[in-house]
Amino acid sequence: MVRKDRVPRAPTIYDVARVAEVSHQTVSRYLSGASPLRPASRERVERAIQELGYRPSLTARMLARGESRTVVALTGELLEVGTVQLVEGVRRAARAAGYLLDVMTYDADDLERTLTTIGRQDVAGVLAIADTDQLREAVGRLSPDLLVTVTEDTPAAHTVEAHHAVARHLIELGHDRVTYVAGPRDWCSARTRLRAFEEAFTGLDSERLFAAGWSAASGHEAGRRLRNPTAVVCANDQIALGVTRALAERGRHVPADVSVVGYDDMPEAAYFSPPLTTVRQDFALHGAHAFRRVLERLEPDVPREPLPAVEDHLIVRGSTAVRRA
Amino acid sequence: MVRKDRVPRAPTIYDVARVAEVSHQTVSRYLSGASPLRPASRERVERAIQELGYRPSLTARMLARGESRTVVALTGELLEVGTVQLVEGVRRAARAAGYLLDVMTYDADDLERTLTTIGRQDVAGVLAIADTDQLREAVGRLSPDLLVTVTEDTPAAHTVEAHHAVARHLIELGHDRVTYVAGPRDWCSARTRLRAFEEAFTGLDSERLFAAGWSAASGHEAGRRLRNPTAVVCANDQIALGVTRALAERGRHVPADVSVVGYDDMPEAAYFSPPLTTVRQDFALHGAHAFRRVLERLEPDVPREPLPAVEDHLIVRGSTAVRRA
DNA sequence: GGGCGAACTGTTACCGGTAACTTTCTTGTG
DNA sequence: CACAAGAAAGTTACCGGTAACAGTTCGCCC
Repeated sequence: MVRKDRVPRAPTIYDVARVAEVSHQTVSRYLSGASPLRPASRERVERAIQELGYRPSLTARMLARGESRTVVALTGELLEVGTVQLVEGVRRAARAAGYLLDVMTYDADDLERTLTTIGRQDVAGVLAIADTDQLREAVGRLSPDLLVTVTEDTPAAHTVEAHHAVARHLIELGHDRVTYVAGPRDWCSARTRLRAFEEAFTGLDSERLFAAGWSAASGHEAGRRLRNPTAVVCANDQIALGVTRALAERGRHVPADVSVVGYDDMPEAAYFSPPLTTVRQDFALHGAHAFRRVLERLEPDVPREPLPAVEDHLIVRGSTAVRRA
Repeated sequence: MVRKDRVPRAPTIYDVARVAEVSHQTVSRYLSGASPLRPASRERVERAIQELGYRPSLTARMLARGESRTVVALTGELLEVGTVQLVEGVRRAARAAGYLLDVMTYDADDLERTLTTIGRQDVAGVLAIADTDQLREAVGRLSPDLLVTVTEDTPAAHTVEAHHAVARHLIELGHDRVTYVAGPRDWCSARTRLRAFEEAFTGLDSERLFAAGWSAASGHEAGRRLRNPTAVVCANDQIALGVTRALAERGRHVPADVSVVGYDDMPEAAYFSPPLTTVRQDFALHGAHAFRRVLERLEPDVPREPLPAVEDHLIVRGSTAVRRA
């Protein structure tokens, strides 16, 4: 009779138990460290595991424990560097907490299907990152699962503070006609930043424009609609880049004729021509905070130690200068 | 006696079976569609599922089927947009094939631990994306699992062809001292591109430099070591940006004094000052190809229909110009 | 109307772990 | 040295599905 060993399956806890001449439960206990083993058995188990190259099956463990240690991060297309870094921060935090982060991206027309997929998974929680109105709305119809959104709804203190810093900087340079190029209307974070701008720039002669997206292309398009400001503040660095380009095409130079400020401090910002004055965000920290909020809902008894407060710093580079008479 | 319903568990197929008054196996069959149900039972099952809001547990399914439909994409930090887009392409392809893509990133000093984590997962395969020598070496010690690497080892035809296009373009413009700024030495793809460059530029007076990373900062640093070329070809757009900046700091302007060419055509490239001449890659397609290779090893009987060939296109913008006498 | 496949449906075992409970050592103590 | 208590190990059931096989039911034909 031929053994039916077509696929040499991975060793299981039972295999280990047999080799170590203990019960499978003892092996399980060894693995979990829940209760101590007698040195003799402990050693045999260790040797057996080594010998067989045994690795526990996460799947079986999850099924048995009835808990899922997976969190889904739901985000739009990962084209923006900021988002990517943020997701990265979330992942780190998740892993540190023993969770697996499953990043799912959706296209606008794909959202429904993506959400359905999530519904089918055994996920502990969902973290909506790219928070557009569309996503929020769609997500509301999802089963009453856990769900936390990253980007804050109300202008967080640090965002407002950063915009105040930008305002002070521009006023110091003598600017008095400032246009804000906001991110897409249907993004919560775009509106948050816009509100922060408006709060910081009250009293000044300011105007606002909306970009269609977060990309340089959108910024470029918005830049063409610019009237005649002395300074432009943008919702992110890419938009600032596009605006700068549009300005150049009209023969207006940055910073000689117009000052431009970005937001995010993407890694390339310091190397733009001219290097971009912008606000640095610690995305990784933002991500950690976001995951923390998920964790707090997932594990109510998680220690409440607060994470370090996020701070956004104005980085002055070459794209802002004294207003020319 | 109090029912111990602390956590209202999610409904299982047994719950569905009870409500629908069929056996759990019938429900399972309904779900898998393996064999037809009598209209009457089918309808009862459907109603029961609806009513209970039942969702199958992927975990249990995986355990029972003994197969994992998860592929891990292993990559370095997701800071480069190109990589992100590539991962995105992989994900799409994976999802289309019914797989879940688990993106894991590693830090240089974290690699060991990351690989260990993978070993503990039930993963069908691993796709190494950011392929550095370090990763390859470390991965070699991993259990003899599936592993495919994205970036090709030998200069793929399209890479060589693209560099030829760059060469033709620069020669046409009269350039004769061309420096190549390569990506980091220990990246396979950096070497691949370098080799493609050398093949395309044989005969010309060319020099090479290595950047320490793929970032604009690395490019900037490398740019300072530039001697006096008439044109610079870079391993990616970020490096090109940094090089351009370094050149500007030395008072050499692009493209008037020096021409600069990038690679990848990142979304921002068209908005740089000057807009960057570069090579466009279809990252999503590259990703799809990569996943395809994984799939072929995972499911030997996967239809072998070839994916559309990748093509890299030279995009001429404002950073290259006729060599000034 | 009985016989017979084919089409459904039910039963039971199993995937690889964990949890709860029971049994079998070890100890320490009187 | 017997015995109880505690420590270590073993047993059994269960997590939520699937697979294989056994049992019904149904339609069709003679």
